[in-house]
Amino acid sequence: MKNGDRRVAAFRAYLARAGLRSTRQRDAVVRAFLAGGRHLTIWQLHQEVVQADPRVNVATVFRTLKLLCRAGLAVERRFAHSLTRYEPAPPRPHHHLICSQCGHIEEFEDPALEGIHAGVARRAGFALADARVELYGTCPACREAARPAARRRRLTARHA
Amino acid sequence: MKNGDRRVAAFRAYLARAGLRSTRQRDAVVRAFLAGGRHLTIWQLHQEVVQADPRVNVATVFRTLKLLCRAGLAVERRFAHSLTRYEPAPPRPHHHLICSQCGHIEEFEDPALEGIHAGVARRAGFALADARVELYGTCPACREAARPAARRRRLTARHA
DNA sequence: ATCTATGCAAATATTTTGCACGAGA
DNA sequence: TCTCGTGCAAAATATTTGCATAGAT
Repeated sequence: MKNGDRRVAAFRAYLARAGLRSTRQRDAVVRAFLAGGRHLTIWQLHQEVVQADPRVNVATVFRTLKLLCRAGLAVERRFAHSLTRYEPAPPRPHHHLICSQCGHIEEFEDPALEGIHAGVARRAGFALADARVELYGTCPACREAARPAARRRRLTARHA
Repeated sequence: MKNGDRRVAAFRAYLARAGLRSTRQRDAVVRAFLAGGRHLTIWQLHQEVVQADPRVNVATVFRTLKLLCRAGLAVERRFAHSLTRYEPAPPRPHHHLICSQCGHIEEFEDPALEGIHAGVARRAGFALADARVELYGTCPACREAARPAARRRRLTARHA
């Protein structure tokens, strides 16, 4: 994965700049982090990492993700009713739709939001650094699953 | 406080409806919650509560806030890098500006956001239940404090 | 050789829970 | 009286830290 490698290199560069060291463990964590699904918890990430290298401790995963955040390569997310999650720093800012039923997380962008956020911050005298939008609701799959049987039958028939 | 009393009554009604009981402790927690500043952590709230009634345990504060959320009278907030906070359910939806320096939290409303959020959810097929916007940055006071001395002197002089 | 990073375990922090007792309805 | 609620302590969960040693430069 070319993209992954570039970011692995960026992390190595960050470490070097900060007088820190590249290690087997940090490599394993970064690779799992970049390759793995988005929005993983430390524990999910640890599970991924130990498959590549069983000797890596969770504490190291915590420590490495902290570093990745400082390096600007990872972003911490704390959605409602779930553990702290981490995602690779996205090329462009985006926001999240979260299904309250199944926990599914989807990303979206909307250029119109930026201007509004900037306006709000300006009026409040804030120097805006980061905007986070979380939309909670029910995803299409869960809406379908929750649909009463009668209605589902009718719709299924119509679509058949 | 008329408004507070009304909501205390609403909580009592909720308890009665659910076959639960009104107690000295629940009263104390609810009153502290409604009277206290907004966006308090459980521990801040507990501190407030024990001033009215030193015998109330933190576990009870946790339990009561969970009830308040279920009753729709409290909302849980988890801003970046801070404890879970609770605020009285607002009459109208609003969002938050958070100062990354001092932790100051400010509320804002913007009617333009609602439509955008609804559109995003509709396009993704989500049934939208809740929208949360968090704008992080530096508040006016912290910006002023962070301003280099030379620049501050110049500006102060001009305004004097 | 030097000094950082890691594993491990213990400490911390946050939140939940079991249980015996106290107290609303 | 009959539950339900509470305090307390312990457990569960999440995260951080101290320390001896492995390992990177």
